[in-house]
Amino acid sequence: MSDEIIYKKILKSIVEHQLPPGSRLPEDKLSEAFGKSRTSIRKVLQRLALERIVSIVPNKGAQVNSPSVQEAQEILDSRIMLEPLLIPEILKSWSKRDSKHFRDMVIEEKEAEKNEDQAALIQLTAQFHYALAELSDNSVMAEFIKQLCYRSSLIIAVFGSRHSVSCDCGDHMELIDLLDKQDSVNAQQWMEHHLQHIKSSLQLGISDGEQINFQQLFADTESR
Amino acid sequence: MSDEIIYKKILKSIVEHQLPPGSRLPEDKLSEAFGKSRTSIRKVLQRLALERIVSIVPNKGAQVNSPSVQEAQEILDSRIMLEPLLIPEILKSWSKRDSKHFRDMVIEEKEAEKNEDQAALIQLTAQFHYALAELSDNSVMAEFIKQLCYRSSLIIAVFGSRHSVSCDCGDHMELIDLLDKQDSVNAQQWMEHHLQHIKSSLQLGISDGEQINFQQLFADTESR
DNA sequence: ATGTTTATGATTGTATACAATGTTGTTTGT
DNA sequence: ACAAACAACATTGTATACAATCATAAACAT
Repeated sequence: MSDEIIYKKILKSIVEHQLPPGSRLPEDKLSEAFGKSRTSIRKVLQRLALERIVSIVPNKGAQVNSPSVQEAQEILDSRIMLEPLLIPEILKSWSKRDSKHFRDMVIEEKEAEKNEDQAALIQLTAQFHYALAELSDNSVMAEFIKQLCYRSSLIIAVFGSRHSVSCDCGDHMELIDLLDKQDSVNAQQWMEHHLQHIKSSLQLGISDGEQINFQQLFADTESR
Repeated sequence: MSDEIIYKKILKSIVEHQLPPGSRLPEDKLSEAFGKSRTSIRKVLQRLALERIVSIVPNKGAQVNSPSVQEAQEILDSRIMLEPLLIPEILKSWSKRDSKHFRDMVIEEKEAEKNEDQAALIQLTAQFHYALAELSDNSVMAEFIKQLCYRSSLIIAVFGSRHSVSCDCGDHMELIDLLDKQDSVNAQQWMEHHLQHIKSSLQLGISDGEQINFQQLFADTESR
């Protein structure tokens, strides 16, 4: 099994919340699981670390990154800035064929939603966004958006409310309708609102695991 | 010497055109030069590859990436899209202190220009741009811009005209003046024009080594 | 001579051994 | 009983050995 495949498998498991944020990723366990040496695993983990999907603490190893509140905000803000910006580029080459392709994708989303297949749903909603970005003729931007989508999946895992996964996606079909009408302005607006909605649905008040204040948490205030 | 330092040294040499695009980067030579094992060097090279500063061809090794025409366009287009977008964010916290800091930086640029210190000039003009981006309160975007600046340095090495390095920078001081006046609109426009100017000063007509049309190149049209 | 095959050298790819580090659990002394 | 020191374990960091691969050059046959 090539490194690329191992990379994709681990990434998929993380994005689909099979390996939730905070999960430790010990080299020898993975090495055993994939039947490859630690060297190959290390390479994959280091790549994931550069992409901020996992975080590597020196001499302590890798774990699935659990984004801070600030990181979550920055990523969502970036997407709110960028994704609407790409709409005009996408419209330049928007075709019936694209329309069909994306409509099929949304149908898949709906099926996953119906079957309560969380993993597939998360994957598909992320894919919807970055596949759209890939239609722009700027692959540099598309790559960046793709990364932000993957990282967003971690954000949802940490800060998403119970049902946020299915709620968040809204109805991507509406966007396709606007794109079919070549309605750039409204499509941009739709995208911005959509992402803003996702951002506001996050429970960013909750502190993440890395900086829990135990003193405060267990302060004996007569309660118990 | 830590991996991080090795990374920075190699990156610096590349950005400053001491290692021009196409330069091979053999692991054992670097290993010898830095007094570390190939393992550490590999790690650094792989990081640089993910950042698209070097390209690794399987079983052939690493070399300094030489961007294609398309890559060059995409990167410049991305910068033209993004950097003006960050100006309003930057202005939110723009202070006298920042102003001073960036004015000093421009003075350094001018000195490097006067001394014909190409390496320093390239480094400083790139730094001007990404240091500005770092003033926005979005480090995710800032990181991305930083990468684009480094990659732009490769683009200049391949497609820049003889004197483009000193011409390209235009006069960054003008931007600072606009920022001091909190003139967001004109600062954005200045930035867009500035980057557009850099893009148009590139000789993107020159085909890169990978796709030279020999038929056309050696077409015997009586000339010679 | 030209084209194919074979050998050689240089370089990367992978696995593994050993050193270094951090954590946990136990012992020891007060 | 408590705190500090120590020992044992688990895990990562680094170097190195060997295998696999590619490019170049030489040898050979046509």
